[in-house]
Amino acid sequence: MYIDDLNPAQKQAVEKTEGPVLILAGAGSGKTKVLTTRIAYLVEDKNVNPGNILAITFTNKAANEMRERVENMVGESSHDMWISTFHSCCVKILRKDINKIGYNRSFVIYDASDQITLVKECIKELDLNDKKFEPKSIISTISSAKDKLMDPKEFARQAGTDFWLKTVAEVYAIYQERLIRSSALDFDDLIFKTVELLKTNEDVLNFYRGKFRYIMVDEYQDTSRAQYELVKMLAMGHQNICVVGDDDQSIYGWRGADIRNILEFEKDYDNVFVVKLEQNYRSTQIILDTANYLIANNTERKKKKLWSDKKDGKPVKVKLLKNEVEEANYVVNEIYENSMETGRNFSEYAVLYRANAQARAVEDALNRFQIPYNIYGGTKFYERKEIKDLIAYLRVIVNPQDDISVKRIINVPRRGIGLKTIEKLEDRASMMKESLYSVLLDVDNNSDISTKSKKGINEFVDLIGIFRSISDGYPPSIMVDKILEMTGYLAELEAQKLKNEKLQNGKSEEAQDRIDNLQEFKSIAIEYEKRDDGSEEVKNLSDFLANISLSSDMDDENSKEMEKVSLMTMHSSKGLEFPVVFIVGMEEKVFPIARAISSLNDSDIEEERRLCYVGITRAMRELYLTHTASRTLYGKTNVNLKSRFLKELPDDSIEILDSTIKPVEYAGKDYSLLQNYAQKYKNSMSVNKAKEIGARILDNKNEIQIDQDVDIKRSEGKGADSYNVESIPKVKKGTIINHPSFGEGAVISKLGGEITVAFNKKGVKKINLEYTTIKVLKY
DNA sequence: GCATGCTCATTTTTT
DNA sequence: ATGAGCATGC
Repeated sequence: MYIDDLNPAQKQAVEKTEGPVLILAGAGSGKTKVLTTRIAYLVEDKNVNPGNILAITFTNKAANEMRERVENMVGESSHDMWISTFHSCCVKILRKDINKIGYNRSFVIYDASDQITLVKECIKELDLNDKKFEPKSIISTISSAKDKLMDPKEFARQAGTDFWLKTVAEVYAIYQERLIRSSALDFDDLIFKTVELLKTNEDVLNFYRGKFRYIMVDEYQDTSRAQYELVKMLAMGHQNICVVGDDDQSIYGWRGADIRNILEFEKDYDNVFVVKLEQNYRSTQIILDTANYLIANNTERKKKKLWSDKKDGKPVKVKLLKNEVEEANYVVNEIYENSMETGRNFSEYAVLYRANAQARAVEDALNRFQIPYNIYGGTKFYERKEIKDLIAYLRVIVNPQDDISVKRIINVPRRGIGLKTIEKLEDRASMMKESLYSVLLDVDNNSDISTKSKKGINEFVDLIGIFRSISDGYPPSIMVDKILEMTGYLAELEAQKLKNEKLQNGKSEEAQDRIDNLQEFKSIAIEYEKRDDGSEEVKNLSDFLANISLSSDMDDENSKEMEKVSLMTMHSSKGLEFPVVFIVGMEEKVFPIARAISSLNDSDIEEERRLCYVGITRAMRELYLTHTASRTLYGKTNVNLKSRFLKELPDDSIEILDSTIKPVEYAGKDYSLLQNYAQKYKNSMSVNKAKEIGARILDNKNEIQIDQDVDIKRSEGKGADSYNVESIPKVKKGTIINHPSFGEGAVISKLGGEITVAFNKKGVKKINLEYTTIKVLKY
């Protein structure tokens, strides 16, 4: 039986099936194994009806993995369980009963960009100063209100006299009204409205309370107030609630996760059985020591200490490089050499960073070395223009009340309907409190609209009408075909492709990419139609749409199989593991990020520290932490101090590698190394490629030589890690410098970290050297 | 109605 | 550095 594979703590967690259970599962402690075994145990040993089991995760990936593992243990009966994410669980509940709280059951789900569009319209409607009221911050405010189950009224009440909050409350009210009118829910609504449904409909609540007799929640430290409330409502009564989480890995506070949910679980439920899973099966002890020592600096946490029986292990390597280019070269060079020595596959390496913008340098280096990689994050497939257009068509077919989508496609491809016309139509719609589409249907009786526009509008309405009339009879993939053909969307792309081919302006590829993406979308639809997820449900368009709204690129299984190095943020790395991990950018203002440092709230630094903990605990056997003397990020060059987190690591588990910065030599060495690689590398790059790479490195070298004049050196008197402005003592009155944006100029005076410079073109300016890297042209 | 240039901000992100 | 959003001009 599976249970025999478990360690004592894991076994306890599995066998305690009744009553509230809190499993504090450290990184790599086998929590998925515990959860899946627990489910199998419930069914096979406790004879629990599979239909009585609800297991909730945060990501599709986690849900899929769990579903698969449970199915392997208990077979087909797993199909009767609900193993899903919070959001898709809520969609299922809402599809059935949302009409009881005044929504249409064929609602659509608005994503982040739909939210922005909608909020912008609200801002316009209220005629607000959009400098002061940015859509983004309004949305995040509304979102966090919803996470706390605050409706517009409650929000307004709590806003009190604060002008900004009061105004946001107005926006929130209109925003919510518009969502309802469009039969649309945003992601936060999925949870919020489910709670509302259960709160206001006792029969529905009782149905699900009766159904879900055993509830398990994964990643409990990431739950929001609303999710907490939802779980609590369902678990009230039988109290068979088992939550699994790790407060040390709570890294989503900024998006509404409330760490108190896990810290106070024992207060919220009676007689909680607490299990700590502290044996780690992933990493060497030395890596765990490093992680434990770091995280001990946090105050708000449940004490636990990970241990491993992998007593061997290499120390964690810490390396200082000159700048992000050198850093990336170093990392990639190490990956290359390590793979040569150990025979490891490239997929066994990961490079982690704090912000996506840091990926560029690493990518460049990997390209130079011709090492294949996968980068996570960046433009998402479903956010591409052509895909959004297509989805908008599908949504309008399901739900013509969806104004945002109607507006998106009413003139795509062009039907001669201009902005002015759309404005008129919108005004009419809001005046009559009707949907845009119903105004379109009635356009012939609208004297404001020109004949030309009317023609276009009728064309559009007729098309949608046809699509709607046939959509019940065809699967989503066929509807995709029909849309692309009948609207002329595909034809337009083909025409663009041809036109640009003739012009040879390189844009024909773009059109072809779009066509390929649309094809890819169709494949996704076909795959969805073929999918056997155990449910008997008909694969209709609205379920398909919900499905894609709730899934992301990260769920794609195909991409990770390849022999590629992984590049991702530490956030995205949660839940993953790699034999060799590099964390780059271990510098103040990069990691911890500047905003956390300047934040008045200590908890922001603690969250950064937890993120660092997550990063470190991804590593199975080898871990590298790198930092640089100077870094260009967001177009600005900064001289950063070494991250405080590096100083919080235990001396005896880290090895500080030789860090003398000798950039020119380094580049020279690199060049020779690369020539070697050209001969050694198994993909055997061509002679020309090797030459090209050599040339680029030489270019680099030139840059470095110029850079070197800036003379960033360790300032001897100030301890080993200061690289600040005082280390540029040579800059004095009369020094000719080059500023990245002001150009050339002569230094007039110098006071501490600030110099006054007369620029040739921009006049006299004061430059704070703490924030700017200048190049010295002549002393 | 569309292309082109300028200004601006810029964490993390799943659902 | 870069891309998105917006204003301007054809």
